[in-house]
Amino acid sequence: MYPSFRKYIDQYTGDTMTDDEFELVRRAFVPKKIRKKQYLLQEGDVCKYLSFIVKGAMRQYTVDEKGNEHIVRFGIENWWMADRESFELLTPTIYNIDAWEETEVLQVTLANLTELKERFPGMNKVTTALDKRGHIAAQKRITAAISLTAEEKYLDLFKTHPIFFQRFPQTMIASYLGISPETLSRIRKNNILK
Amino acid sequence: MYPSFRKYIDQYTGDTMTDDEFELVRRAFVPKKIRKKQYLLQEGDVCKYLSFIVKGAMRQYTVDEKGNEHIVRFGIENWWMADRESFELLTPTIYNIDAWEETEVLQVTLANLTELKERFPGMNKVTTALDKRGHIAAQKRITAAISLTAEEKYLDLFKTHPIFFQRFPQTMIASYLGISPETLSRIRKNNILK
DNA sequence: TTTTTCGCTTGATAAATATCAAGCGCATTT
DNA sequence: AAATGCGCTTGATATTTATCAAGCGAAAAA
Repeated sequence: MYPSFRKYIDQYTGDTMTDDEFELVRRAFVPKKIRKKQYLLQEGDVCKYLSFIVKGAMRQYTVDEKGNEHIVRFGIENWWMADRESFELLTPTIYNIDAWEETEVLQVTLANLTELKERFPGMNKVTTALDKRGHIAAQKRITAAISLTAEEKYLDLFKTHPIFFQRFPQTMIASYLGISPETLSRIRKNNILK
Repeated sequence: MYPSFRKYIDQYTGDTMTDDEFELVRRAFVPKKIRKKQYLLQEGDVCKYLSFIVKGAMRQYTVDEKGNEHIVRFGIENWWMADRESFELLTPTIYNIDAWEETEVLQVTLANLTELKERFPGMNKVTTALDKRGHIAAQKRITAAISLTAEEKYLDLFKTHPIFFQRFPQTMIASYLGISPETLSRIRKNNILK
């Protein structure tokens, strides 16, 4: 059951866990299926779960006063979804997370995650790596956001995460880049690269 | 020696360390003074140290092909400075870090930090909190960068980090916000708030 | 099958922001 | 004291990007 999840954890602990250890992990997480367009998290709620995507595609976004959506993060297989701030501090979130494809996640509460870490300390390495990588990725995205033009942002994303272009509509890519869909459409016309 | 540093660590471990423990910490870190405009890190170098700012003000930035500087992060007392990616992975950095005020830092190498964590496990909590908070802060900055107008970005920064306006020139604030100095000047004219 | 929805494109126009250039005041250097 | 450099402001103009509006085609729904 969930061999990709097991492999993922082993990869970040740098070790191979025993069947007993995996049983501890498996029991801490609860599987959940999310239909296309269904919410995993809504603005104002507290983010109760940290969710590992086994299959599917999701997005995390804010909605401004004009009703425009601004996508902060995409998530696909083997990515985690949550508002870390809300999850850790139990504060209401400003984000929405919903599914763009039929999605299957494994969810853990903060309490169960804490308990799991006590019984299986390797799990600490996983969340530490998660924060570290998240921090580095976020830093890169900030650099791009403040220093690149719309076209450069597009080329950068196309180079670093081409998979997004296969899994999400162009309108969402534009929102992720912080530019209008029309601008992205015009930029792509001038860049024959797919 | 360095009571603010000791207090800072206690705050993040949630405990009060013994004098022996602090002695371990103190020995792992090396103090260094950095003159105004002097580099702490230069593009192409590997970031060998994680630096805790005891006193002073610094900035981390990239320089594009046109020679324009884009400030990614400011740092003042009790903040850490480093390119985490370069520091952890030993890859060459794309950032510069230099001092805007006369600055005093405490520096630790990755090897010494790792050793310190073994002898004083509380230190793990400090770096974990650092990553967690860094991650959350970066996420907020991304949200602001992709969803706010220039004026809204200014108001947001003024609300969340008013101290930056007292420690750094307006030109640098503009660079941090990803807008031109002229635009920031005009925005401020229309916002009587300081 | 027919209808509707949705994502994408394109054109025309408007708005936001950058760029270029000059000048001012203050602090630092000579 | 004079000269220089630096940060800030302001005006004029250029460029980038957003907005508004329409239409097309394919997929999804009826």
